[in-house]
Amino acid sequence: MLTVALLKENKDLVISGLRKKFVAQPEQIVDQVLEADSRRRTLQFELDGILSESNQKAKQIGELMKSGQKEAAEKLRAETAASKETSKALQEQLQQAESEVQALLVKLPNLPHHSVPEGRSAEDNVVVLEKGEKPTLAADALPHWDLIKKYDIIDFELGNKITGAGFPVYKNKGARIQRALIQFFLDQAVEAGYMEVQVPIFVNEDSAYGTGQLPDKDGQMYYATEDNLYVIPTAEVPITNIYRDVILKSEDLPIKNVGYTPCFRREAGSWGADVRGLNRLHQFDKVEIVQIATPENSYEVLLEMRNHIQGLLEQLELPFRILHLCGGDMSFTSALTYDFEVYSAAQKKWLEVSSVSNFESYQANRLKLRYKAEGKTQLLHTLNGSALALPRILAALLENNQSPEGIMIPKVLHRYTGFDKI
RNA sequence: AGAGAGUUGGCAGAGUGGUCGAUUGCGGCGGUCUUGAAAACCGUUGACCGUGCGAGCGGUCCGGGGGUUCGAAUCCCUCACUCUCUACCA
Repeated sequence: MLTVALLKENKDLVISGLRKKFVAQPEQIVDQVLEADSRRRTLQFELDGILSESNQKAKQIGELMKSGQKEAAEKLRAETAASKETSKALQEQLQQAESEVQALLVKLPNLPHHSVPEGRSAEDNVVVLEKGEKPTLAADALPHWDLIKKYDIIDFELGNKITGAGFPVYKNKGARIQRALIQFFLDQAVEAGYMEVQVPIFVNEDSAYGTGQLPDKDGQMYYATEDNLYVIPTAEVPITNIYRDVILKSEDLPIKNVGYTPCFRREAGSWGADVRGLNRLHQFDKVEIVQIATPENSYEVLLEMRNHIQGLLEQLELPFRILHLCGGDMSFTSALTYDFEVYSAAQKKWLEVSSVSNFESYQANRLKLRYKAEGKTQLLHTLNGSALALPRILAALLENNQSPEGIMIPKVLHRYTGFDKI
């Protein structure tokens, strides 16, 4: 969430940033926020005065009662009735103004970093790096949805039977390569200094709100009505919420956490084209890296995370490219996002396998995640990235590495899989 | 799931209607002493909102929300969570 102070002090900057993210009528919304906020301040000022008076009187009544001056106390008590009504009314108005500000702010996305390219859709994203060789496959090469049948390693029909579409069953070497990838990703992150955490995959409303899934992505998450819990769409939610309502010390920074979780997405509305096989699932596995950094070095940290992810793809010997997302294609909460895509040779398609973002203080403001510096408490910056999401990695590995002898497993995974081909 | 007991500052733990943002201890920070350290002693130690150039001043916060009262950490309602016993279970 953006801060009112930012809207007030850098109004033009905010408006042009919102425009870059294609927010409709940004100046109108900003003005509404500022109006509601100034109303809020006036009300607060009035209310404080009245409360101060009432506090004084209550004290006096107490003293008079104690010293036995009942009549004087009664007289004073009668006087309080009026101010009580006024303060109650003011309190309601104040609350109203506060929630107005809140409701408006919550609907504003984060501002894009100045380097973010202009553009409305994926076509406007800028390729910042392309690396690795696209394999030339035999004429009879199969897409992964055929390969998994041929080698009987992932069973969608079985998933349909047990749960429904988008919940596959991994079998045999399919299950084992999943486990190998998770283990490999976790080990790499731990080696890079991330602390491993294992977190709940159900979160409460406060947590879903804290990282910005609510109210923006309501309806995209599975929701357990009976207990009012959301099933996580990414480990970002529980991991980042570890630090909700926390004031960190400078020496604790940066915080580096990594966690593996299954992720659940309803993908309402997006079912249709481009969703065959492993390309889009309701449940998938992902290793997520999260960092919390000071505003001064969060962009350095973002690059460090980008390099970490790049290292994983290089070790897996997959051709990939990095995109600098344009304003229109970025997520609601992000200030700068790099997407990683791997090339899946049989589909002849780039598949998104990771997204690494700096949220600056947008999440931190909602989370009330702060630190003390030079005696002042101020908001931190949060960052996260997939390192990595499994299904599309697996799709690319299967397609790119198919051969008459079987599917060759990248060397780096052998010690995890215990086999070198499928 | 049933019965009962709880939730207070970084932690422990007092406080059952008035001067309580809250006794005290620990921890943290600063200082005295010391070659240095420990011990001892002294001081200090929350967040948020408003207002002011500023020192400051005012307001809110004792799990969340609501209520009673001139006045609530303290009484009432409600929700969440924790603990104990019973039941169940990996």
